[in-house]
Amino acid sequence: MNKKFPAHWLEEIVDKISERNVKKITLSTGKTPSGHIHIGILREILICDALRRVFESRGYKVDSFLFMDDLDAAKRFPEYIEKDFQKEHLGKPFAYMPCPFKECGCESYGHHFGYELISTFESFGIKTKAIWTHELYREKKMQEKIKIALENTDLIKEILKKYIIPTLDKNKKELFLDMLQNWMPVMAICEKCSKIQYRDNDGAIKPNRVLKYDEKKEIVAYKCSACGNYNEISVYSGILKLNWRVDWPTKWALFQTTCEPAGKDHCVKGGSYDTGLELCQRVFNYKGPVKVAYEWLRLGDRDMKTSKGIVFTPKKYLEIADPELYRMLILRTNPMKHISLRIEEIPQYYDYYERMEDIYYSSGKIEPEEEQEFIRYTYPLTKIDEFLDKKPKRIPLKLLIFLSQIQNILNIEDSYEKAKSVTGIEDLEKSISIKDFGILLKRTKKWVEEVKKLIENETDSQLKKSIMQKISLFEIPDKHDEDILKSLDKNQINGIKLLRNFILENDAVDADIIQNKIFTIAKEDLKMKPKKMFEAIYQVILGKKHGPRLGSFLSLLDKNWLLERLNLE
RNA sequence: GGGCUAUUGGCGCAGUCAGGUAGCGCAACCGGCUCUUAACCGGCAGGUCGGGGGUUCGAUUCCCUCAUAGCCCGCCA
Repeated sequence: MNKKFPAHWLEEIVDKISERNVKKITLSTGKTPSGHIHIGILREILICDALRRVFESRGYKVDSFLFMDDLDAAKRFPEYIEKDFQKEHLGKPFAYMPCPFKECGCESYGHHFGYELISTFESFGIKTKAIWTHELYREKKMQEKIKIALENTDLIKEILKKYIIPTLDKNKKELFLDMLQNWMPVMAICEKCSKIQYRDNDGAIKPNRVLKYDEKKEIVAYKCSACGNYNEISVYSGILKLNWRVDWPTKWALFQTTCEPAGKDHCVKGGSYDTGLELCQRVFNYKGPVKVAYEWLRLGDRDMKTSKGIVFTPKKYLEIADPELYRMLILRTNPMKHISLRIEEIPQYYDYYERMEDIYYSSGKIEPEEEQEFIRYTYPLTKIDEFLDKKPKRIPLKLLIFLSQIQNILNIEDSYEKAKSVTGIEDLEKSISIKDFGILLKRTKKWVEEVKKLIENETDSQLKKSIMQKISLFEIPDKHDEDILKSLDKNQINGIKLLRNFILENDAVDADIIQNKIFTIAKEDLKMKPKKMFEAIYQVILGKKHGPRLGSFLSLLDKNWLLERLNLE
């Protein structure tokens, strides 16, 4: 008998989780809010969200958490943060410094950027609960774990050595062993200056590591490496923080995490995921989560780097494209593969998505069986809201691109009517309200602007050309350009006059009829080359010699506006 | 040094895990709508699937090896 292979890579993870035979599934993800959080993080969050949906549909109770690690120290800041602010707050946890934008008035730096991400979840159809690390560390249950870690310092050291030493060369190995001598897994946030670490003049980072631990009194001593403050404080003081490699498994144990995806940097041999799992098992007596490694998401051909200002946030994405497309992009791609998010390829994503819908809603078996199964599995997971019995009605993206570029001369209501007549969807209101349509147009317009920027910044002329060929870009200037009008010859001006009269005399004008009329005017009435006639019309409307196919273009424009524009008197 | 991924027509990518006639989009080319065009439509063409070896009746797919590119292993996911 043939073994049944899963239709989708997600199902392999599902199997691993199911094998654990637990009643309640806990999924988690984490991120440090050190600046604008870019869209790459949604890869792990969406993998979890898809898992959540699968397990919920099978009757499991599922908890999904996002740990917002705002107790991590600021080692450096992104360039868009003011220098004075950087100087003042370097070394503090992100929860302990104010919002860097004065007018904003939110409660902390960490909150500002963390919330920027969290606020997009609803639009992406993500259901997860944010847990702010600074709040978690104030809870007794977390503080109990800190105690356990302190009591197991030697065991923790042993495990860290086991994993980390093989990855180090001789020099680094000595430094590492030296560092471990007086090492403890806990750091303190200074009561005086709020810093948790200090960057020395030589660039070395010195954390406020706990110096000693009195198990009976449950007290630790620390000395702030930034301001020199020394104190002995309770394990329950709420200003202690576990070292990163220990912090992670502690959360796993505390929340009994069943599965947590992690970027490939953490998943490398000897990395924090491996040490975390063993720490979790031996120190906290919990098996640890199912490990899911994933590759970076890149923006075009570049890595997104907060420090280099290549930041593309989920919020920004929502301004220009459909969140379902993003879910699709993540969920169709095996987690270990690179994804290059290309703004200019959004029409292709759109095409693929429509194809998915076609296959999902078709009963026939035209496609290979595997592909059908894959799509039947994936498509519902990409939806933001519940999905329909019938294939949803869509306005072709090309039409939206077109309409979005003539918004300065055609209002929303008329655009809506045009869309209705062009697509032939009579009951458009049922699936896309005029309000939704407005949102679609606005989003498309933003996208068009982004693509224009991309083209401007592209230095490779070949690439530039190929992007331009894919997308019909134009702009309708508010007024005639006087120089252009002067450049037109008598024939061209007469031609436009004749065309204008034709439009004036005919009520509803069909795209093909207009197209034909232009040729007739040029060839028969005026004995000129049609090309000259076309150019003249483009010049008057767009200020350029080229543009979209004229018949359909003119028929989409508002008649009164067109008559006014063609009036050269 | 260790690891991950990629290499498929001009360009961007599917397909590879589960071996059995190589796909999509764009571009190109030809044609249609009395019409050079970019909301169109139809058609045609284009690839020894990075190189080499192996397994197999059969390999883009599995194994080995080499090459090239990108990334990770310093708290950027």
